[in-house]
Amino acid sequence: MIDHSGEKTPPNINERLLKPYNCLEVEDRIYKAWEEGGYFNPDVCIKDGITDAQAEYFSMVLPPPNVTGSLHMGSAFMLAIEDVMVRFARMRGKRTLWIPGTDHAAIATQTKVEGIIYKEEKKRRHDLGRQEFLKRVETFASESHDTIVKQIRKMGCSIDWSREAFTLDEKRSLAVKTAFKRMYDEGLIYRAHRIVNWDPKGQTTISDDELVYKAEKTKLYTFRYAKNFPIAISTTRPETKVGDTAVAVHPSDTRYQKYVGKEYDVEFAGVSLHIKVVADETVESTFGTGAVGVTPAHSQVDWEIAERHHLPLIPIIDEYARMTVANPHLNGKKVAEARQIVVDWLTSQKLIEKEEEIEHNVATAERTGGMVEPLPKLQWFVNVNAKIKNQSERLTGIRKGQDASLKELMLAAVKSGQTKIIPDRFEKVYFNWVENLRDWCVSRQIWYGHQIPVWYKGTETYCDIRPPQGDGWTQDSDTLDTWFSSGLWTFSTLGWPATAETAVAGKPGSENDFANYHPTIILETAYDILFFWVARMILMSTYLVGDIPFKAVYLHGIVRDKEGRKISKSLGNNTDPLEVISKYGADAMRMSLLVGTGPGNDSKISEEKLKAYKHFANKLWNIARFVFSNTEHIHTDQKNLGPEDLKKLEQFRDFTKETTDDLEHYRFYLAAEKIYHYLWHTFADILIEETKPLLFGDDGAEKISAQTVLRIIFNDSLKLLHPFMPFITEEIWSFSNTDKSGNALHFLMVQRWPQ
RNA sequence: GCGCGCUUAGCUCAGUUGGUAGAGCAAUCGCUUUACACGCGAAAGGUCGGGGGUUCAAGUCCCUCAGCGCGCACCA
Repeated sequence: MIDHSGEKTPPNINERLLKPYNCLEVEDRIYKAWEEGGYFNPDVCIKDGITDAQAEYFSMVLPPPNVTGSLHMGSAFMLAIEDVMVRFARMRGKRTLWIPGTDHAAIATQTKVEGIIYKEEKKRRHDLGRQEFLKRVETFASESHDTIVKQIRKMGCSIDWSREAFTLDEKRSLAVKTAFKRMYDEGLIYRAHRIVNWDPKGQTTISDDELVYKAEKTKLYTFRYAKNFPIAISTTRPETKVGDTAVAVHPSDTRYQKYVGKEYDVEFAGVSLHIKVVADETVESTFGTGAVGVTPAHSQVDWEIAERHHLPLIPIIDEYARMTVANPHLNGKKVAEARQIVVDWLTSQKLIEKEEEIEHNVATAERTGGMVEPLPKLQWFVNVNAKIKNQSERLTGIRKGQDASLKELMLAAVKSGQTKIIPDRFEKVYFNWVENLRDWCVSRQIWYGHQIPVWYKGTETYCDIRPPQGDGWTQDSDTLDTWFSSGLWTFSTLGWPATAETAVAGKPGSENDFANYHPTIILETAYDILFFWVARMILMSTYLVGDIPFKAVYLHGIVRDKEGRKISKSLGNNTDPLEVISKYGADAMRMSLLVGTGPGNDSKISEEKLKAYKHFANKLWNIARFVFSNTEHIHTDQKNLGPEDLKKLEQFRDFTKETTDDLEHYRFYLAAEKIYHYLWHTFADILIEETKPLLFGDDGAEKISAQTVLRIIFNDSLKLLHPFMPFITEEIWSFSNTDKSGNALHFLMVQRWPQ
């Protein structure tokens, strides 16, 4: 089945091995053969008697790549690690399932397509309308999908394509709606007027985690609203002061105690303000003048102060980051212009007491790069602090019937050890994030994504999986944060909600996936999406299915360029994995990404490393040529081994154990290097060299023994190397394990891992 | 401000539980030796960031200092 050359004559081992190794031809041919063999699908493995139906399971979801274009080296790194895990598990006889899929990546994809349309047609999404715009996005997404899927195949991933999913397909939509309704009915999802992070460039809200803070030098102005105002305040944003309704000071600040509770009317930059002086614990008396101008409508902390002191709020900035104030000189101006106008006014009035350069962090939107404005808006939130009754017995940290918040569920999953994070230092990072988590704003004003399953008619609100009966209902136009749908990924890909309750464990077939493969064994992903994704999956899974989503999380680092910089489009330093593969082969690329790259550590790609493992592939090819041409009629029977060779075999068994142990403990980076080192510097340099005199000599028994040990060790070495370099090992394997017409008897990928 | 990571051969980096340092590339010398010049053999190269401690023994554990990087918070 491996040989698809179409020739009727059996291929002569030496003939094919005598040609140099052609990774491109071999890799494409082998992947095709694997797919036709069907063993990426555990059901087929069971059906063909390769895997025991009762065997322990290994399941993992592919972190769905965003359909925003193509894969980068980071994705290639991820795919390499994951395929090693999967192939190792499969060879150990486990029922092994790896589920592919892609992520619609709402904001990222929409932003990308908006950019393309604007560049090519000078049109914005509103010029096209929701329907036409979505059509464009879907076309783009589908093209990206095809590219990505092709890349995953090129990498050699042994993933079950028959179960491929998409975060925005019909089944996942049902999962999203079901999840939303459950949370809505239980009061965990609510709609409220709050200060949110508004991205004027992307015209949407974003969550706290989608903020990127950039350090910037800016001026800190110290001034009074008016000459007769008793307290001077400091701010970096004078333009927002036209929205102030209070000045806050620390309660124990003796300088200002006499003013607390007093109210003042002032004319500030052409706007009438009514300012109350309040005392609040959160004010730092050592910063600036120790007094804060409170702008409740445009600052999260000020909003909170305003709530505590029942202060009114005055919105003065709109969705386009323009001023909306009574003063016609300011009205309609962008915030930056408004700042200058206010500063000029302050200067002319001689109200400025101090101007100093300070460095502070400016919030920008992760995807669009735009400056984020805190604005008061009516949005949907997930309440992470509300207590709900835990219905499950499967959570170690929390009893059935016990009240727990989503936050507590998230903490318990990891604190109890039910879910382990590798490397464990990230557990601390995780706890810190969860403990400080605020309600999650899940509504977005973009068009691409899951529309919120809520309908309005007058003052009525309706939430369900299906639209309400009757006329006059309008669906909420917002869509959900993309991480809401990816948070469901570990079980939405296994059939939840349709079959979760009806699935039968032990019965093969995708309709029973939830019973057979959940919780997944491991989740492998980059550490930079620990909060975005890993934490959200734990939230969704513990709440919705009452179980952890995975038993372990393996976090890999970021692949950087030669200079150690993050890969980014603006730097133009992204290397296309397909280009690398066509130059060095997928096997060599996998090895160079894997060797020496431990969990949680960043790595660099280098031409030298790629070259080194391409050389290794060639070396292996030559080893195979030597072994096969010198052991042609050998049966691998241990009885033929003399005492010296038995000792060599024993040493190899020790090495096998060590490698197995490394892989079981996720030390892929070590295992890869060791097997490389073993094959080259022990097997080739020592074993082969030592046996050469015997192989070319006459002694029958010793010669047979030498031939036999070479063959046994080489065959098993191929198995050990297979997870790392699947293509070349499979190709070499096929030479020695073929039937009379040259077809491979069994794929190496389903051989049993050596003991 | 809090936390984390890194600092090992000229360069890029490994070093899993503490037992007198490894890889790739580069550089030196010698080999067209019948598996492989994408190779083979040989030699060379490191006070494992500084200081202190624990230990029979530390790159590996503890303390401390320095440089670089990252995350979180603050960001009036």
